[in-house]
Amino acid sequence: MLRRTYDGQTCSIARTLEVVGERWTLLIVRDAARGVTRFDGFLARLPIARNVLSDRLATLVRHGVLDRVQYQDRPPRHEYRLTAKGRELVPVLLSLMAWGDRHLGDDAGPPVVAEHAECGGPIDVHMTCRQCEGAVAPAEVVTREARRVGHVTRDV
Amino acid sequence: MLRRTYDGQTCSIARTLEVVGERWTLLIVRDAARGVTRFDGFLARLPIARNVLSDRLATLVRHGVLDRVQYQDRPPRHEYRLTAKGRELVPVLLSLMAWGDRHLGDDAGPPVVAEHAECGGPIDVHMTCRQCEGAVAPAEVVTREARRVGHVTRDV
DNA sequence: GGACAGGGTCCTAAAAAGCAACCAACGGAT
DNA sequence: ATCCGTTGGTTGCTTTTTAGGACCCTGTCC
Repeated sequence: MLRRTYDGQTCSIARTLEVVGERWTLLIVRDAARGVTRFDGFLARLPIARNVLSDRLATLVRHGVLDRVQYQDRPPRHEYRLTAKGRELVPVLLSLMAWGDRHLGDDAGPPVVAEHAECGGPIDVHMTCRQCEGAVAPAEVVTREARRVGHVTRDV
Repeated sequence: MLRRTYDGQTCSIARTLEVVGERWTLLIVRDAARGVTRFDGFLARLPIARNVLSDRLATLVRHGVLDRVQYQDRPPRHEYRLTAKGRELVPVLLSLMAWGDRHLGDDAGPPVVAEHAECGGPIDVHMTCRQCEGAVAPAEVVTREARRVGHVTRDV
């Protein structure tokens, strides 16, 4: 996402985008979360060039989002499976999905729905305040640099 | 993100990434959410080329994430402010931030914290099931194509 | 031995990003 | 009236990334 390093951007958003912000990367993670594990599996689902896929998978493995595990011996074949770290990107995917459903819908309803495996109910991603325990609307979010008291900025 | 159109990807994640998935875009939205409104303001915070910034701002305005409003007359000057639609990307930003804090931290704690404007408490982004009302862990999320009953896929 | 599957690499071309210079509309100082 | 600074860009060129496709290797199946 950024040139190479964070260029002085001490920001977890920028850091995360360094890992998953390249073209195709989040769609690869999405498909991995949906159960795709093999090179050809990703290739079949995404109109991505093989070399780019190869590069993205290597990057994700390097960052511990995917794990490359051998699943047969002769010939040696590997598959890519989401790690726990990778699975924790699910909220990112669901919040992107929710935004798309809400703002880019084709008035035929969402193409894909996320459900709770245990009970089949629909899943919401939302923000809550740990202190007052209420739901938090986007406009009520403020950010502050940590370790430096004061210096409050409105919104994220 | 994708080549041009969705190439048959009827997926809200892909659609959303078409809008905000280009290099720099989410960092621009992040800064807009933090109150930056002017061309030079973004330029001062991001190591981005002017022509690229120009292009990204135009794209975001075109998609209704930012609004370009004139704030003075002579000479005519505009500023970019987040629309409600744009502010709804806050959960995306916070979930990216949470992941970065958790997995890419520099063991000095998170550089920036998100707080509830009304009470100052820390904000969490989480997934809940609308049916059983419980918290949902990443591994408990399943996706299903809408309008086609059956065909359940594990995970997002 | 030939075809096929899976998982790549390599090379070239096209698109996107980076960089620096320049433009334009003003306000203000000299 | 001239020059300087500010804001918000555009233009043109260079460097990186992506895309697209050909090709390769290992091994199985027929």
